[in-house]
Amino acid sequence: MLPINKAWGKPHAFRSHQPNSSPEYTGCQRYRAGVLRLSTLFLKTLREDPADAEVASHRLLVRGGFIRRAAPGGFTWLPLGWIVYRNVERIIREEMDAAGFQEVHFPALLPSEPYEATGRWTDYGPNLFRLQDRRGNDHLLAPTHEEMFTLLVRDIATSYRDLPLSIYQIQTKYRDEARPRAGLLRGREFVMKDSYSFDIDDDGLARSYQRHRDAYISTFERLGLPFVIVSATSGAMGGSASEEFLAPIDVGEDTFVRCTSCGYAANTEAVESAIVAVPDATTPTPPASVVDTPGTPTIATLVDHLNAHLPRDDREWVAADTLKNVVVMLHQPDGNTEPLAIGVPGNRDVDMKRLEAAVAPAEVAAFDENDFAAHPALMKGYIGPGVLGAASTSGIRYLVDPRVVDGSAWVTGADQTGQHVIGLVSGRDFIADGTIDVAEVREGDPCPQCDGSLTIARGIEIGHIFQLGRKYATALELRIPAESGELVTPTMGSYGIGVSRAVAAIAETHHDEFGLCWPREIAPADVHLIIAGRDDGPQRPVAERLATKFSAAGLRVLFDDREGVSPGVRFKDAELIGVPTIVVAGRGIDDGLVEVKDRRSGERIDVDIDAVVDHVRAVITNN
RNA sequence: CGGGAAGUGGCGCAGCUUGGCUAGCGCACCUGCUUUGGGAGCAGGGGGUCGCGGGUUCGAAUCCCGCCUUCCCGACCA
Repeated sequence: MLPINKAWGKPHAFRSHQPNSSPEYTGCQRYRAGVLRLSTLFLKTLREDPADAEVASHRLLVRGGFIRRAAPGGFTWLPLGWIVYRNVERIIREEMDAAGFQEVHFPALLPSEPYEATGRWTDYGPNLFRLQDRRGNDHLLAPTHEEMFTLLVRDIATSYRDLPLSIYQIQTKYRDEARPRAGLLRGREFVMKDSYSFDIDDDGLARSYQRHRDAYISTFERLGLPFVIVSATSGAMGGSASEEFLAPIDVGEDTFVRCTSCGYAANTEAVESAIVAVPDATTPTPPASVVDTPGTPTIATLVDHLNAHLPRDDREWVAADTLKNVVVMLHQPDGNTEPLAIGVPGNRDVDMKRLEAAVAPAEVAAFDENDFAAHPALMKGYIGPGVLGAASTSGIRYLVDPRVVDGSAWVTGADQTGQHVIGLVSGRDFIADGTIDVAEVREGDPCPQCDGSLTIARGIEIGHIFQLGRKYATALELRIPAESGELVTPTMGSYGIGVSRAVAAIAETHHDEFGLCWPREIAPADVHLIIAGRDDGPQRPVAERLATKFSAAGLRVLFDDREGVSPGVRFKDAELIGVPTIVVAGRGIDDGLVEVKDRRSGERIDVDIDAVVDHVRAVITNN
């Protein structure tokens, strides 16, 4: 699959382990010849799971001695983990460079001015780390760098000939997460590769977007990460077209849908509901009527009451016949608040994540008792369209689910406790201020693009690409002379990969009950060499020779040369650490054999000592 | 922001209800001997302001008050 030179021929991970190539160098022995020796490696594996770790990647990375918690939402990379991290970073960097993108590097600590110019100083809300210097000037620890890239291009690019341009950095980012969790998957400090493209026109942006999309596909394939590309919302960044790369993992925080028959896939935040047929207008609809429905503040009690006291002729009343009106309070980043009413079919709840995404950058809060007191027209449990809408007495903006099409009839609150309206027709009896597609998405919902139905799964966001447009370029006055000579505002794209998160995502998708199983290019070594025998037995000198031979052949070796450690411990540690190939110098040695074990499959075979280097090279080449 | 759970040697935990003597167990660590293909055995040893502050008491890991931190869950459903 991978050409051999890609897999290990260039010993990137170990090159820096040879700080001085002169033969006189007598530093730590484990740096010699690219052999990592467990006897001197700064590593302690843990027999038990740490109490604060829940998800597999967090548990195994801590137990295996890759990372240690250093702060809430912050981790220290230990030697083994840092090797793995740099392998991931290197692959990402190589793929970016191969795509023709150029690497730069900004400070993480930035002044507030550029972010004030684009509005993100306030729009980013409490998730932004803000601080002041000794003079009282505002600074931030950057969560992303759109502003700085834009300003850099404004500084340097002087002509349309300088575009298209795609530049990137690999940088530590900061977000003051309300609740860091799941180890590396959601921290307050993390490493991200972020790229930005600059083009004169929309066609150019589309091409740059596609180039990044292709580069991301090859990057994630090389990282060994399974992924799904889904339509997404752009959140606080602004912008239009946007797709996320999600690694489908149950512990992921994102929920996405996929169509079972066409290629449609979307984050639930961005799912568009399938179009609902407009009812036939030629069939006369009876006028709306108010009925007494005492003690029915919930959809369930309402439906029960209707079926018991006001049965339909044709069928039973169901929750989908009702229109539920939810009122929330929006908190704008500038501190203003605004109530918003949302009408959804009674069989569905409002999905808060979808709502948050739809109203971003505003934040959504519950409508509390004080809010109800300020709007006496809202009868809790019996709110109807009669008191909602910008033109109504309450003046509360009223948006309805797309399923509430003109001509559809509903049972909904009559704005009096214990009363509902039956047969209230949208477009005839009430007109909403617009639609909002934020009702929960369910397994089996119709696909918006074909006749199929949707399935739901969870995933980790490992990459996000979107077409920003001119928001940042305009705000920061980036203008470049076009071919015609007139000044034009370039259009931008923004593309991110979570580097530290990718390590966790790989661990999450490459482990079993015994420990990690790293993809070879990510793994801290190619071969984990074990001595299984007495400390003074014949295995040790054989293993020492093998370590040297493996290394000379260009293989990265993790050598368990510890003394006084029982074989069981060595086997357990090897399985926990997850190097793809394990070579055991043990009891077969008298017959001239060592054991070669595949970490993932568990398959083991005895190989002649003199042939084992070639054997392992062949294993690497063939898989 | 709300709700749960928890803070006791490096790690994982018990002890707390019903206050009391030297704060205990497993792992890890140190010394010695034995052991060496699945997280070894025996013997000896070191290491803890019981999260922080205050209070009750002759006496507090234990009871009371306040604070801090960590983990999990929820984010509001008419």
